[in-house]
Amino acid sequence: MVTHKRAQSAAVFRAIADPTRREILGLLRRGPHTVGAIAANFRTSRPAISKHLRLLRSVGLVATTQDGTARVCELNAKPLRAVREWLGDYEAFWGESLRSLKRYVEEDGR
Amino acid sequence: MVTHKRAQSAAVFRAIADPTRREILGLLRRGPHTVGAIAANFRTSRPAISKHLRLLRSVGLVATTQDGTARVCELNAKPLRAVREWLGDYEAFWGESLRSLKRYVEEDGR
DNA sequence: GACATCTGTAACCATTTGGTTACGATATTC
DNA sequence: GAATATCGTAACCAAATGGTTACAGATGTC
Repeated sequence: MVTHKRAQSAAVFRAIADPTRREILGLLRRGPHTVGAIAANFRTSRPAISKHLRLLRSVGLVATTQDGTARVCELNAKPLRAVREWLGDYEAFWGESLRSLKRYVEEDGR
Repeated sequence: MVTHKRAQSAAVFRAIADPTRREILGLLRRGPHTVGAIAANFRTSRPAISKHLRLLRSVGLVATTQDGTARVCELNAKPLRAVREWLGDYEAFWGESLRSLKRYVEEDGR
C-alpha cells in the first residue's frame, strides 16, 4: 500500500517531466476538455496526445467520463501532493518564505 | 533572460524525474559529498553517477568545488523554486491546506 | 442500416536516456 | 619522477520515449 503510493509518486515525477503533459494539465485547469479539444491546442497529432492522456490517467492526474462518442477529461491534482511533499524537504535549503516566493514570481513575470 | 529562465525551469522538471537523481539530491541535503562518496551509495557505476551529476550541475541543482583530486558536491535548491511556483497553480485544485498536507504525510508515514 | 464523428490502439520509427567498460587527465604522495 | 587516488569523458549498447500513419470500435445521426 505504501510501496504502491511510493511507486505512484515516482510515476508522477515522470508524468510532469514532459512539457506537453504539463501544458495539458494547464489546459485542464481551465475546466474539462474533450480529447479532441485538447489535441486542437497542439501541433502534434491526436494519437500522440491520446498517449499522453493515457499516461496522465495512469497516474491519476486526469479523470475521464464518457459523453457519447466524446471523452471528457478532467484535472485531478491530488497526485501532485506527492511532489509538494517532496519539495517540502528542500524549502529550507532555498531559505525563502512564501513572501519571498511571491517577490520571485513577480520579478520575472512568469 | 526570461526565456532562459523558462528553459531552465523545464530542465529542472527533467532533472528531478529520475529517481537516482532525486536520491542524490536527498543525499546532498545531509551535507556536501565528494563524487566518490555519492557513488558509494548506489549500485550503479561511478561514471553513471558522474553523468547524473553533470546534468544536475547543468540545471544548477548541484554546485561543486575542487579539493585536491576530489570534487565536493553541494546542494543548491534554488532551481526547485520553479517547481514550487508551478505547483502553486495547482494547490487550489486539491483543495487542501498546509494543515491537511501535514495530516496526509503523517497517515502514510512517507 | 448507412454514414459520419470521436477516440483508442497497433505497428513502426528516430531520438533520448541511463547504463556499461575503457581510457585519459590531474593532483597528491612517496 | 613514479605511483596512486579521484574523477571526467569517449564509445558503445539496450531500453524507454515521443512521435507518426493506418486502422478498428463505439456512438449518434440521417
